[in-house]
Amino acid sequence: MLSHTEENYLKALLKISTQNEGKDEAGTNEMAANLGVKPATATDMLKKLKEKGLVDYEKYGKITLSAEGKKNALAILRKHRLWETFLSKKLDFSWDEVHEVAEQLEHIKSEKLVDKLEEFLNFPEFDPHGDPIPKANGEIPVIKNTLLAAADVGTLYKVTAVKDTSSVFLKYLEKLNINIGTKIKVIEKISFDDSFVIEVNEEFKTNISLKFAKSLLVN
Amino acid sequence: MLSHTEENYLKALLKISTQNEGKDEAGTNEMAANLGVKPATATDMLKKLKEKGLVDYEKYGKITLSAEGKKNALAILRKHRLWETFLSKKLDFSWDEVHEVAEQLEHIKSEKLVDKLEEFLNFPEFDPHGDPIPKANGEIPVIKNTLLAAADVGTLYKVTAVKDTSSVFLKYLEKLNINIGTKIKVIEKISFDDSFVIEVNEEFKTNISLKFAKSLLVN
DNA sequence: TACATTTGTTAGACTAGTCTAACTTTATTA
DNA sequence: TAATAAAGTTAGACTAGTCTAACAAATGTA
Ligand SMILES: [Mn+2]
Ligand SMILES: [Mn+2]
Ligand SMILES: [Mn+2]
Ligand SMILES: [Mn+2]
Repeated sequence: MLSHTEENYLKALLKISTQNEGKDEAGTNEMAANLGVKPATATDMLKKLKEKGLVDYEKYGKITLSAEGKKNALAILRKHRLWETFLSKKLDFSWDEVHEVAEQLEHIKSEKLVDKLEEFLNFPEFDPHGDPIPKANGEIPVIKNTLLAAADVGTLYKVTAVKDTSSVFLKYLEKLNINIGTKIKVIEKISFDDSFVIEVNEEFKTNISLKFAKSLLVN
Repeated sequence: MLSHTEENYLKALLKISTQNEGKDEAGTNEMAANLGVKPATATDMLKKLKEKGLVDYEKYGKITLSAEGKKNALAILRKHRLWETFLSKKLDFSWDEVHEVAEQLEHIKSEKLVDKLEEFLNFPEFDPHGDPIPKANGEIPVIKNTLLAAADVGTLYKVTAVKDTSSVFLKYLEKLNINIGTKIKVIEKISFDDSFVIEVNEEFKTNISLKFAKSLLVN
């Protein structure tokens, strides 16, 4: 049985190793930063997880999830995203509020609970941030989407997911009336400061920064 | 912020101090037994909880909840019973399965979650075992009920709650088709072995032990 | 009231998870 | 390629929560 803490390390490793296309590994400092602990602490835990056969790791080397570790990490991610969906769909939490609570709920141990919850939610494929929810067998629904920053000028897209789930960003989106499913068209790219003019929902135009455009996924 | 463990101690103390009419206190061994730890461990924790002003406790003396401690304990009990209700009503858990999972869910920290959950469940007053769910302000709905063991012969009662929530007992009730709300009439008290003949749901008669009769609350 | 039993406490040890400070290895770059 | 910087590890210490073994206090009983 994995401890709350061990689970968080595995999830962090999964997150880091999937965030940059085909990266699939992490470093000690990166792990530590992600978990809000000191590198020395991460080193200790990594040794322990290696002992348990959950990560592949050699001193001074890169860290990757073992098959067993990945299975566990996916199970936690699955729970996290199902709970986020529950909070959002059933309890009216806004998309910037769900993460913190799901961070706790993801550690509840009960296979039955997860599967019943999934059923209760009608087998959702994506969480409130547009992220895919792993199935019980570990499969992850795929959607091919692009960064808004890489979108073609003049084409009508729909928002599929947010890459940045920070509260500031989500609240800003809310203010702009942008949500999953919102229609977006890039009207113009401003080379001067790499900003964009976009049209939201065919209703109004606004200027957004490159940082913003790199934080939204569309299709 | 209370730890998971501290919360369990407070809840155990609340449970012990309310279980026997007007008892309102507990001993170290009792606490330890209830929590599945050794008395030495309980002593240590009790000192800590006293330091934090959550329990009243003098060396070798009886243990009681302080006002602050009671507030916290009630909040945990509230969460426990709301989650049990959720599992039972929304996810089709049977009444012998809810406790174990609620034992974990009761520690999730989010005022908003509890209150939204309560709303989502339509402000239930009693959990699947018939136990009252404390309100956000700490008030506890009351029902006056009696042990089936003390019921009058010939009077028609309804089951209001179970005193014993062990899996064996609940599964046995299930087999007898007895649930919260089931109609029960005591047909006869057998003095030979202190057992009872009861009629369930005006459908069939069965013989039950004194232990059984002391584990069901009716009204 | 004295002895025995029950109840509760203390001391010392252990594990999980964390930290700081010092050190080592690997990577970068002048 | 040698110096510097960045990344990672080790050693030692601390806290929370637990245990066992020995002891002390309170209670029950003859
Ligand atoms: Mn977590
Ligand atoms: Mn999410
Ligand atoms: Mn608990
Ligand atoms: Mn209950």
